[in-house]
Amino acid sequence: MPDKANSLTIGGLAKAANVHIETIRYYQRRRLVPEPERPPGGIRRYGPADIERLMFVKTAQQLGFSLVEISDLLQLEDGAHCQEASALAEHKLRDVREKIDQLGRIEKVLGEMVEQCHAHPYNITCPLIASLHEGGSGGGRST
Amino acid sequence: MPDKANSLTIGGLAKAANVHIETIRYYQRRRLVPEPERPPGGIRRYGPADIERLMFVKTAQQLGFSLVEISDLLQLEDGAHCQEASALAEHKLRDVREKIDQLGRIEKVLGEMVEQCHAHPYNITCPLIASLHEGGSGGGRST
DNA sequence: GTTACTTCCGTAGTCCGCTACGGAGTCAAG
DNA sequence: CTTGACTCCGTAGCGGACTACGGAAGTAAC
Repeated sequence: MPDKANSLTIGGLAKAANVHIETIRYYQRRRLVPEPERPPGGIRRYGPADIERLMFVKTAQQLGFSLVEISDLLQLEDGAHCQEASALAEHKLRDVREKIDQLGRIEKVLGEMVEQCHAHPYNITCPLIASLHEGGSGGGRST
Repeated sequence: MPDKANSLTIGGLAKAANVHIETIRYYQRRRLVPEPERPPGGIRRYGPADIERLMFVKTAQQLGFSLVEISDLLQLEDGAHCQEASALAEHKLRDVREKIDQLGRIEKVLGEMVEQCHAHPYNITCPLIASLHEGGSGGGRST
């Protein structure tokens, strides 16, 4: 069903996904991405699905997931038994929501700071640290 | 103005912030957290502000920031000149918003998956990879 | 003042995630 | 069928973020 035209060599794949060839091999060893059969003569070919998968790994990494966690996530993509899968998904969902929440706080404070700076360009400070633990998920303390 | 009662030794600080003592020292060496004066006789003391700062570093890390980036963010907290600060803040703001966006996509798909699993507990797959690059922030491809 | 626990500090080791290297095999162009 | 670019594969090295270790000095409790 996927792999319309697996025509890329590993070098082409690397360029397309904007990663190092060696990184691809490394991911293959770690089973994060599949290693296609090596045909009789000898060179593996890759397709669009492989590009996507690589880019997913990279993105997830930037979001603070380790390669192990990413491999968990990819198991969901790959289809696992529903019970384990949903337990895992629920767990990851909590992680993700917490990250979003924290990032939201940081965003708010950074945004305010930028505004303030534009409003009156003197020295100011940015209560970033405090942002991460004021009450629930939206509100504002008496500040 | 801050540091109401700097009464913790490094060990207490470590416990309070839930990090390793050695990690604190490491952060001190990297100037991520301040290293208080060592008083005449000899042992440094820490207070609430230090706990917060450490916890900020840990959280930011889980959000995918490197220690270098975190040190940037902390410069904002510490107060810098408005011009540089706001440029940096705007840049980080973009980063943060992108992260939120991507996490939002992942959240959506994970959420749907969990639902599906509850609805009919068979094997299913989870189009996680695709989630990261479908148009704006809501749409859906024809697949 | 002795004992037991910390702190201090420098240096060395570990784990993760790559990245580099070297040599043999493959393939396409001329 | 040679040449040059690329692939394959194993192993080694590197940078980031810790973590462990060891000895000297501080400090608290008896």
